[in-house]
Amino acid sequence: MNKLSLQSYINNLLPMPANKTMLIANQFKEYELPKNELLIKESKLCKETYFLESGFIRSYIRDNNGNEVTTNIFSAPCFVNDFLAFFKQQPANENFQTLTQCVLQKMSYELVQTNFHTHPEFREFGRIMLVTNYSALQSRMLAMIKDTAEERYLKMLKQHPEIFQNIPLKIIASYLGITDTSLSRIRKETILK
Amino acid sequence: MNKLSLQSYINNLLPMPANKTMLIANQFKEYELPKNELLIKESKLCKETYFLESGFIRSYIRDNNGNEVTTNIFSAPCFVNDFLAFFKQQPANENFQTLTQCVLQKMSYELVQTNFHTHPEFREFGRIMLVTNYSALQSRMLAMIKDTAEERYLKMLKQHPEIFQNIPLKIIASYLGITDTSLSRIRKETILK
DNA sequence: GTAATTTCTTGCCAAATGACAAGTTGTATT
DNA sequence: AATACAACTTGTCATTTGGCAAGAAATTAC
Repeated sequence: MNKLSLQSYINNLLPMPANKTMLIANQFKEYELPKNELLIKESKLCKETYFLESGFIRSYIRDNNGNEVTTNIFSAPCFVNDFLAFFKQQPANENFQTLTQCVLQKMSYELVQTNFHTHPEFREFGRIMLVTNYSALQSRMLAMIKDTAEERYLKMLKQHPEIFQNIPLKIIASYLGITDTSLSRIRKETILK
Repeated sequence: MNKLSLQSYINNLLPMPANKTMLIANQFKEYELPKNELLIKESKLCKETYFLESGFIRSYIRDNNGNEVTTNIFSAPCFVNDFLAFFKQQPANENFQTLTQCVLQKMSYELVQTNFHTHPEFREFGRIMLVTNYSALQSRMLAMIKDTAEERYLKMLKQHPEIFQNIPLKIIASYLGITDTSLSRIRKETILK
């Protein structure tokens, strides 16, 4: 088994004995998905949690005009999930779709619960993930309020250049809260500067 | 001591023996604030957590044009805090300001930690509060994306009519993500329907 | 290699929203 | 009661943004 990416990701966030990390990582099952597949579907239960080893995934919802609005873009390596829906075992609020071919590691809800019970470190890791996600959501919310689309674009370009090299701009535009037309205009202007 | 509001609030969210609730509630200290006072200041540490017994409080930030943008409106009874900043003991991201005279109950961070350690129920209560807040933030985010300002206005009017009877419309407008001018126009149109 | 599809840019126009100002109403203060 | 202040509405105008469509460029499929 080769779960080094997952192991180092876990250990990075919460240092613990190597054998413990391996014990947990080995319980994940590798899972491949081609491009444009739905990993999680709105209003369906999330019975598994996922670690994205390679590839790109986005979450999106539909607004009242039927337009897809991208709420998040996930760039490996990271955990991917509707965390609230997963931990509460309630229907998902959003759709999650692969944007490229993806290699994932998955673990069932039951197994997560068992491991939470058996390994305090893993439970603590789960708590950290929850707070991290909460924190990310708050930052995004504040950025949407505070910053202009152009500022959010520049920040994203700096922090996640790899996304711009792999994902269509129309999806990035939707994530930034604007249309692809507007993003195109912003790009034109920022190049001039 | 009269902490019945706090006790019933706690017990409602997480049923536990009455003497336990009382034991915890009695460790909060009553705290009054007049209108328009700052309870939590951006970039300052939050050394206490608050339960709002009566009154109204808002959280706000400044956007890049220097305008105050209301991020939340709290209507008693409820807990009020920058939860992430409090639990991580990091500088607050937002300002919290009383909109009316307020009666609060407060508890210091140290005492919260002690109680988390001593009373598993209280720790569980804290976890529930975290998830509840996370959940509320996600709902708000999705609503801001999905719904028009008018729909958000109507929803809020239905769910929190008491806010409209006590808080200036310009603050509500700012919370809805529009100007007071636009809100005024929306109100005019929705009355006609 | 060619065709088909998707992505990206750009122009034009319409719609929505904000800025500003004026005027009205309501509340608080003395 | 008179004054001052804050809240709310409304009009005008400017700016921003989106919708749509056309065309170029890039990618994918056959």
